[in-house]
Amino acid sequence: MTESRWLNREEMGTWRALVAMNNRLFARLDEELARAHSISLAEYEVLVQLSEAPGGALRMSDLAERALVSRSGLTRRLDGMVEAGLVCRQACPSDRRGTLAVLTERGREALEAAAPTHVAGVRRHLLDPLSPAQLEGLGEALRTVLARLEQDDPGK
Amino acid sequence: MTESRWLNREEMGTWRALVAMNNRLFARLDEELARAHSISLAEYEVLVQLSEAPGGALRMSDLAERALVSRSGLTRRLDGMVEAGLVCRQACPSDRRGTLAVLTERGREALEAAAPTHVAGVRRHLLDPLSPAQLEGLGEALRTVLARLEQDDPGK
DNA sequence: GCACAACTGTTGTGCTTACAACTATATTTC
DNA sequence: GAAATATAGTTGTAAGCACAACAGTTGTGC
Repeated sequence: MTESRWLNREEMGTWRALVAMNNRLFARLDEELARAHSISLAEYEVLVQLSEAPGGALRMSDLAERALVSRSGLTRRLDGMVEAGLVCRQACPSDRRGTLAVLTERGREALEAAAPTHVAGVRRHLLDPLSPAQLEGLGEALRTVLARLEQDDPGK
Repeated sequence: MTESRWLNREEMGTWRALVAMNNRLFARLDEELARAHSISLAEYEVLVQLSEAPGGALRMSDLAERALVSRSGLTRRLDGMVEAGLVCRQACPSDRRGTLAVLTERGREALEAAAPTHVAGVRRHLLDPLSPAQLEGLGEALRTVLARLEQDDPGK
């Protein structure tokens, strides 16, 4: 850090494009989901993670990690989803400290209803504008950067 | 949306890598800036925008747009930065409705002190892990997606 | 030149999130 | 097997943000 090379025009542009693209992309996807199905992108992610888990159930900590949210954040997020009937809490049979978040029938229906909207949004805003080569390059770059980030900070 | 093609493994992987990479990258950069210089990435962005403006000053609405934050959000963000002495507010001479956010000497020093940390973080976590070809591809893809997003929603 | 619309920045309010503290339970250590 | 330690989930609290409403100012149409 004592000797820091400045960002050139290309590098600065890439960084700013990342920031701006993120801002717009996630705002757009969230808005489309909220408008069409009255759920947030964050809630949608919870539904997806649960639907992919055996029995549609996950421990709170496990779900928090997969949904990229803090445990306390997940507690609050789930509160709303329980009230909406999308999920329910169950005592964990093998660990009495634990709580299972469980997808309800209504939650599964909500996911199946919302998924096409979400997928269409990801396609329209992210995948479709890119050529196959660009898309492959993007995926490769994202995975490379992510791998390095996870390697540098394995703790979380 | 009536006929929605599902995401294949590659597409799903790219989407999830984007989400995960974002989460980690911005958290990391924010944390490094907070630890080393006691400012947030959001505050840093305000300093950068002001430093690039003539006279180190911008109208609130203009600054909000550049910093990708709502006008009310910027009002609150600036409150803290004024209290920290990084910026000050001045009446706009040409429009009595307006307020100028102005970079102070202390703010410019803070920016110059923090910039190496930020640049080093962007390099280490985003740019360095990529080959020149990957980096060029990433930049191209990001700009393409961003351009489409802005085209679809020119209002903002 | 006056009524009306548009714009500027701030404020009230509510939502979402994270951190730290807390209770309850599980695991480890000796 | 008892004490110390670790873990699970929730809660208090605070920070950050957006939307809507507001007062003050500017622009427009006639």
